[in-house]
Amino acid sequence: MTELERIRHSAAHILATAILRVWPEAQFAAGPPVDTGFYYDVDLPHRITPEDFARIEEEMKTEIKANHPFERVEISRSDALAMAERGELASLAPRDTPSRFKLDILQNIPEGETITIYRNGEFTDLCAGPHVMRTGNIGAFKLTHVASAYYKGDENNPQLQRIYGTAFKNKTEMEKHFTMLEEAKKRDHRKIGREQQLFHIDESVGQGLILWTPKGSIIRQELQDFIGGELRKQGYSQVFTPHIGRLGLYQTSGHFPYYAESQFPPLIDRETLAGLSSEGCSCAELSNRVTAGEIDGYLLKPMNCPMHIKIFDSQPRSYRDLPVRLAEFGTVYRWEQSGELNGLTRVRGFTQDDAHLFCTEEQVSPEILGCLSLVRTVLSTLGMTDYRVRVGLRDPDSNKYTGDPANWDKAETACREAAKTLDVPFTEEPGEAAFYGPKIDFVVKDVLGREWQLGTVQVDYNLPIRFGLKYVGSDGKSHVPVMIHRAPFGSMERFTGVLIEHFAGNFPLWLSPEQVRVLPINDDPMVIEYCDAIVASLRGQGVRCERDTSPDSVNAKIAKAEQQKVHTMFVVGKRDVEAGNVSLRIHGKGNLGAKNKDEVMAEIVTAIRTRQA
RNA sequence: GCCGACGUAGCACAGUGGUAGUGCAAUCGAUUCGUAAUCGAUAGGUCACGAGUUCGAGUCUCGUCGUCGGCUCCA
Repeated sequence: MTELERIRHSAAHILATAILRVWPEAQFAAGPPVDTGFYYDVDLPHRITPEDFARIEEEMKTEIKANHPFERVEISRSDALAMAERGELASLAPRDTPSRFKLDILQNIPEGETITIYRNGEFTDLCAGPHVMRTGNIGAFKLTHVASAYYKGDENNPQLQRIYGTAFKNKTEMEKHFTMLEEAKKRDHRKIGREQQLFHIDESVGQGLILWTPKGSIIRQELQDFIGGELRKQGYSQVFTPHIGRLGLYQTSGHFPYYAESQFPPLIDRETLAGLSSEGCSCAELSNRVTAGEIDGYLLKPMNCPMHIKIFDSQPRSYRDLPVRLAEFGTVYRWEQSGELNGLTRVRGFTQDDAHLFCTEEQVSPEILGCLSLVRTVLSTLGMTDYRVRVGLRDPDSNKYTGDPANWDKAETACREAAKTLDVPFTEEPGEAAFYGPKIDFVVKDVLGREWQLGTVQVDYNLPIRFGLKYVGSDGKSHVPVMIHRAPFGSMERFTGVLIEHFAGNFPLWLSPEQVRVLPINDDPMVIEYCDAIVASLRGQGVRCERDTSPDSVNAKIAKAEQQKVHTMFVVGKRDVEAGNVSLRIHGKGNLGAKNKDEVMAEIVTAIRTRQA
């Protein structure tokens, strides 16, 4: 534990001390340090609100001022259990009711492990430690918000109140933290998305359904063109598939009814519905019969793989054809829980930059490497270096994974070996695999520190078997191909959301919705004519360019262009016209002075074509 | 989905039971300017939606929808 973590963990104990002074009946569960501070989970009939914070913080200050030492005591299991029974753990004094969460935690500590309690002042808690020496070592703290959490993270357990706070060595450090947080919030893609009119979510359209406005659509289109070019280099074939497919397809793949609760409900045709209704079929019956496969219907596609599988399977394949790489910007729909929806990063309809590679077993490793190199090209072009790599493996204790364990072993080994070739540290995480296979994920954090999975590469021995895919090998016999699912962006929505925050809305030239704005200093016909010629020339070369036609002052025109984060500005007055120049200004870099207009335009065209950062 | 907070003009916000407000944006008019906001005027609202309490509700109560923060989930 780092010093900061010790401070925060100790602050959690002081928080509990303070809460108990006000509400002695409080029952505490867990109170660890976290990335940005600490929390303590508490069960209490009184609902703690931010209005209570001042009072709790007062009590915390008193405890810190008292400068009690944190005292570590090793005790026997039986003594600990007895203390918990008397309500003495996470408490100031013995109580009528046992410390029930502490009792539960104690019972789950393996035999033979040392059990310790920590004391500060009157407060005693079951705790492995470590802590700071004295309560006075906490230089600065603040309660931040209150939320709720299920006990042990299990939604079948009761919900506890989770009080969040943060603590630092001193006030200066804490103020720095809050300033940084304020700055981070300014980059929030939801805020920038509205300010820059990049996208819109309209409640009459539906939760989690994105309307891409013109400016956001430009960014998305540029990203698609970028990746499309890379795919051609790597020998992919573009395909298009519909947004809905018959239920049977997803029954074969295993997505229905297994994932029914995270899908939009099936579409049943009108005649079937009318027939069932005249038979007096209830909704529950209908649902059961659809699930049982007795009634056919269509599903809004939750993923693209089954359709790509059918394209692969639409003709006989030889080992000479492999690998077959089918790519599509495929839009899928998932019924995410309403509380999970978030701007562009968690939505109900999204477009994956999807592809499925069908290959022989020998081709798996090189193909995974090809996919990984694509992801890295994408991330490095965009200057995104702050990500982590996660190898998702099956959870040995779960039965949600389908297929032969031997194949799982092969697939997991392939992923692990491929991840090693990235010169980036990665973590192996059991339980993070897809139900059909292990995967390599690229994960980034948003401005609020929440992690989002972007690029992913998944190895799948199972769906080809479920769909009975085959190819003729060099031995003349039939073989089952292996499938690789991969999406370097993950989804256009989430990636764009993360990208907005990455650039704080200041996109590089090639991605900028408005690349160049020409600002005439006055409306002298000579100046306007010159400006219009520049606009026409740039547009002719595919540059997104506008002339400011407002009657505003030059200063106002510049201010507006800067606020709208227009990448490049040409300020043009009589002096420029006479010299064949433009006064170049780049967003965030200020006035760069007069330059020859043809040279500047040529530089811009090149910078766009080479996707210069 | 669960717990909590919130929902007032395009945006940011004020309005603690008694006539719906401010700034920016918008529109109109004037201004023609050399690197971050020229001046003036006008317009814009079923205070999310629905019910209730009250002589009277943006304000209090309940329900619905939505947003935000967590939790759970994320093929």
